[in-house]
Amino acid sequence: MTETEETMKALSPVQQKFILHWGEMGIRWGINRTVAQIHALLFMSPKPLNAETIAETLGVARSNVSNSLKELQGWGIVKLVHVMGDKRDHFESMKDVWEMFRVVLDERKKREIDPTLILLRECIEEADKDKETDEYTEQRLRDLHDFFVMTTAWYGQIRLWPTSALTRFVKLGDKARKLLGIGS
Amino acid sequence: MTETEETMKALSPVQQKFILHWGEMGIRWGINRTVAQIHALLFMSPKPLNAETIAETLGVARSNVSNSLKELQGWGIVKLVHVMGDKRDHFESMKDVWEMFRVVLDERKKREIDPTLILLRECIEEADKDKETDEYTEQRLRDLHDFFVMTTAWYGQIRLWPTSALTRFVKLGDKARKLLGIGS
DNA sequence: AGTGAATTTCTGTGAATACTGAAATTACAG
DNA sequence: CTGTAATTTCAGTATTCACAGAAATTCACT
Repeated sequence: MTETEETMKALSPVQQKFILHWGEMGIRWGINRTVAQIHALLFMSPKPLNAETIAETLGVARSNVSNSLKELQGWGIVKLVHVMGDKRDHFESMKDVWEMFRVVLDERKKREIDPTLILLRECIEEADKDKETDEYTEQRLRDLHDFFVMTTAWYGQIRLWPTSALTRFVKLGDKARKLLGIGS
Repeated sequence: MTETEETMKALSPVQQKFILHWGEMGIRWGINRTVAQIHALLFMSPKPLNAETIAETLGVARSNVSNSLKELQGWGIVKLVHVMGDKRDHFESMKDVWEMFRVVLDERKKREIDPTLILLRECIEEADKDKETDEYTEQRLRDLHDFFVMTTAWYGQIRLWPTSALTRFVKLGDKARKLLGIGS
């Protein structure tokens, strides 16, 4: 933000608008702004970009881009590729939106939900033994545990569905519930 | 963290463990640590707590609790209640885990997804007109737009299902897809 | 209206996080 | 090997965010 735009590559107003928004969205979901912006840029880009270009386009330091790209690769939604006749590393985003979100959700499950489930089990186990923890508290932790077990099992199912199946499922609307015989 | 525990109300080790974990989880999902900790405390508590007690129990400033409670009320998962013979405000968390997450997801949809959809439509609209934005870029934005439309419609469906229906749906496993005739 | 308790608002400070630029390292061509 | 470009690491700086404590306000009761 300190520098002027003289070093920036041309971004159309539309691209700017989306990149800025995606950056803000990132923050709200616990993702670093620059990381999200780079992802937005790569996602929209017809061809892989090198780190230098990304830095110039977004007006951030080269080293910042380097670290952010590592982060994105860690999430599994950006990968390093090579371009003919250019020895520099280039990067491209996963382009299939469904697949992209599946990857991110899988990763968040692994990083956040799974450890939470382990911790909840430990808590319930310990609460069951000690005298200090209220019976009510233990029950709430059980509720929470069961909720995560249920939702992750459910996600485990539908994450395997092809996009077309999800589409058709939505189109069925409330009929789906009746077909499955699981009306309230 | 600066103060010792002399002012803190008794929290069992189990409660401490969960509160600290929930605080860290909060951060990873873009929620302030103290806000998440207060939510954890109220969620586990058998009875409503007043702000003073919360501040002492968690060892944070009274004003911090006040603001955090406002935040939680804004999310719709904590509400103000009154306790007989006590003129102070008391607060309690929603206790039904399914309902609680439904409320949070509804709110995040309203705050984040809906505005994103609006922005995407604007971007696509503008990209369609201008010469600057690549055709490829426009298509990626369309993909993203369609993804959000689809998933929100789908969430709109299942959010209405009673918990029992979701449970049964998970139990059906892959049979559900066959019953619905939406195999790949 | 007046008093004390409860709550909120506000402002300065501290901590955490993000970021830059330089230095170090690595990769590669000749 | 040697030199150059590319990349990463690192240390210092800046920015953002969280928080405490004081001041101001609201509330409840009289």
